[in-house]
Amino acid sequence: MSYHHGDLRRAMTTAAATAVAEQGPAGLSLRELARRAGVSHAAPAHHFGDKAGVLTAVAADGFTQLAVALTEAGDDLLAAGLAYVRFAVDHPGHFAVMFDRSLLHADDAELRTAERAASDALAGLASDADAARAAWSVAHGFASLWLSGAISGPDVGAAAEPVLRRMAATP
Amino acid sequence: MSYHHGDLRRAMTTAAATAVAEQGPAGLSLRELARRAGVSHAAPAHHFGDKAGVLTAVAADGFTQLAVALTEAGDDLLAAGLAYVRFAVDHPGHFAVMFDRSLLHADDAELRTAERAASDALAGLASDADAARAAWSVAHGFASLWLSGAISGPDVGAAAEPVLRRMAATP
DNA sequence: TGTACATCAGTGAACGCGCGTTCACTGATGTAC
DNA sequence: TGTACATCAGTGAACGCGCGTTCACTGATGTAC
Repeated sequence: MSYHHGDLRRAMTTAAATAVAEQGPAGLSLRELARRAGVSHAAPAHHFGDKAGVLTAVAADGFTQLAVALTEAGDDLLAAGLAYVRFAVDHPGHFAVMFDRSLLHADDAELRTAERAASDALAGLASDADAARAAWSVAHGFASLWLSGAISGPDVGAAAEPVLRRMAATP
Repeated sequence: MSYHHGDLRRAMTTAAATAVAEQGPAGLSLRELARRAGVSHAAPAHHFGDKAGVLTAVAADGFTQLAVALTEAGDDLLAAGLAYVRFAVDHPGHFAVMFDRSLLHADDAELRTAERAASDALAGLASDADAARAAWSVAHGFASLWLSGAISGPDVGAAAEPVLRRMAATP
């Protein structure tokens, strides 16, 4: 590996997401992150300023990916709900960080843009605001409960589908 | 204040819940907790062993209170949903800790008993497992999104009611 | 009623550790001439 | 094509700090006699 890593920023957000998924946001230190990314202990601060800076970048990545996943579901509310749950389960590190403002620089421009993209994708799915909130709540709640172990089973999709269907079916 | 506090254990769980509500579980240290409770820095460890021990006690308190709130709602699913959301919003410190197993001693006897009580109260509300999961998911999701600031408004109850109603109405 | 003693909740000094931050530095890359 | 220089990503030693843990202790309470 050369002196200049080349894509260290990405390497560090990836390492951060993994670390958060394993130990929660509490456990993450800049020095541990540096160790995971195989880089000097001062490098993360050099790129991101502080821990909130790292997690803000992770959250922004997360919202961007979530927006893509929701958009791909078209206007099928059930498919979008399943995509939401699957995103959370497949990217637990991102998900853990995205909705915890106390960990983030909430006014970061990149983060706000990504949030907006996800929020627009979500709003486009339902006819009125309460329907959108209801769909969002079930998907978000199911994903959270699944990730915490409060709801479990052999397959997320199979467990989520009948639950989400109850909401998608409601006019 | 005498040498023996008398109810220091309760004073510390209360202080812990407040601290978690303010700064998240990540920010809590045993020493800070001791400062908040007005007690020597070694006292929390004396009572609880470690940080997870403190948070386990907080979570157990939370599940017990949640079970009471749900039971009081009788078999009215909408009322139970509103009670769930209100519990989360009124006790954000407890709520933040209750569903994060990485922070807790998951096999603590007191915790398991309290979890069981809440889980029983919840299961008693709905006719089948998927209906219970759906109701739980909406309430949990709405509460989480409200607490994170992703959904906001002048009044939680007014915002939650139409959302929860969509689920309660579904057969 | 009084004395002696066991118990245990809470203290406070001391420790070693991982942390974030600072700062002078190194060396790879790109650009000007 | 070759040389000089600016830039900036990343380094590594040093620092002070808050943390959890240990441990000998203090003093309030309850009980035995």
